[in-house]
Amino acid sequence: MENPEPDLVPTRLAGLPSWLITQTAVRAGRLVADGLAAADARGYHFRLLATLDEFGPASQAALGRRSGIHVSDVVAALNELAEREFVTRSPDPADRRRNVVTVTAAGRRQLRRLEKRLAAVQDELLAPLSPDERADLARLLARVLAHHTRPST
Amino acid sequence: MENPEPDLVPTRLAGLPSWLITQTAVRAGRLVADGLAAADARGYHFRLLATLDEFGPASQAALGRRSGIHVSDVVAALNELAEREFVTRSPDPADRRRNVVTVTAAGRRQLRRLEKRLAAVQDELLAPLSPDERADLARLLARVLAHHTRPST
DNA sequence: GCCTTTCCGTTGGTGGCACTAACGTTTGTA
DNA sequence: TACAAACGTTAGTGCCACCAACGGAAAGGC
Repeated sequence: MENPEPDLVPTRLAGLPSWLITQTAVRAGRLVADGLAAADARGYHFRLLATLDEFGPASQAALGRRSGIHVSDVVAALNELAEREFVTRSPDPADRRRNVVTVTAAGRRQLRRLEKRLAAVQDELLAPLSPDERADLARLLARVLAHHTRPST
Repeated sequence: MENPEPDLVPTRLAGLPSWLITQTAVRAGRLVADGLAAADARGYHFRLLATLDEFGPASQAALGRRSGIHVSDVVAALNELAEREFVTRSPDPADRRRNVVTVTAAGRRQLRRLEKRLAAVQDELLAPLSPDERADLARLLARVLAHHTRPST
C-alpha cells in the first residue's frame, strides 16, 4: 500500500468502519511485524511463546485454541521455535497422542525481548491518542471483538 | 482461527491494543469477505470499483494510489474485473504509457450490489455498539489511521 | 471385548492481501 | 540527445488464516 494519497482516498471507502478497522490493522500489523522481525520473529512465534508462558506447558491443540492459531500452523511455527531451542516437544506419557510443549529459558528470554519491542510499538501505534482515548478505543474494540467471538446472536 | 476459547486468551495478548485491532480486523475481514464472496467479488474489486465510480476514469497507477492497492495487484484485479466486463481498459491517446480504465454500466450495478452487502456488514460488525459509540470508534480509528498515513514524525 | 467416534499431530495445499524485483515502453527534462 | 522518471506487466515472496486428508491413540457405547 505504501502511500495512499490521503485526501484522495474515496469516501466510499474511508466512511466504512470495516475500512477503518482493517486499514488501521494493516498499519498496526506492519509496526508489529517490523518490531518482531528485528528479533527474527513473527506474530505466531510471539503468540505461542506468550501463551506458553502464561498457561504453562500444553499440547499443541490446546496452544492453538488459546492463541487462536490453526493447528496446522502451530506445527510449523513450533518447528521454527524448536529449531532455535525456544521450546521443546516431548510426548505426553499420560496421552500418547499429545506432545507436551514447554518453553525453555532461552524461549523466555526471547519472549521478554519481544514484549519489550511490542510495548514500544503500542506507543507508536497510539501516539495521536491521549491515555483516556486509548482506553476508550481499547474498550470499544474489546466489545466488538467479544461479540464476534461468542456470537450470541 | 475459528474459535479461540474466549476466556483462555492470554492476557499478554488481549491487553495489547495491536492485538485488539488486528483481531477485530480479522473478524471484520471475514464478514466483508463473506459479503463480497456472495457476489463473487473480493476486497480489491470493491475498492477499485468504488474508486473509479468516485473519481471517474483513471490510469492504473492513479487507481493504485487512490485505492491503496499495489500497482502490480491492480493489474491482476483489473484483469478479473475486465473479464466480467465491469471495467474497460483503453490506451490513453494523450500518453501512450497509460491505460484509461473506465467502469461499465454493469460495473456500476455490481458496485451497487457490493455496497448494499457491505452496508449490512457494517451493521453486523458494530452490532454491540450504540450509534454514539460507533461514531467514537470511527473517530478514534480515523485519528490513528491518519497519523500513520502521513507519518509527520 | 469390539467398534465407532473423537481427538491429536502432521503434511500439503489454497486464498487474500501487501510487497519486491525486474523488464520494456513511453515521456518528459536537463 | 542522453537520462531520469513514470507506466504497465510478469513473476515471485511473506504472513496470516484456512481446508482436506492421513495414521495413531484414546474414549465411549454396546
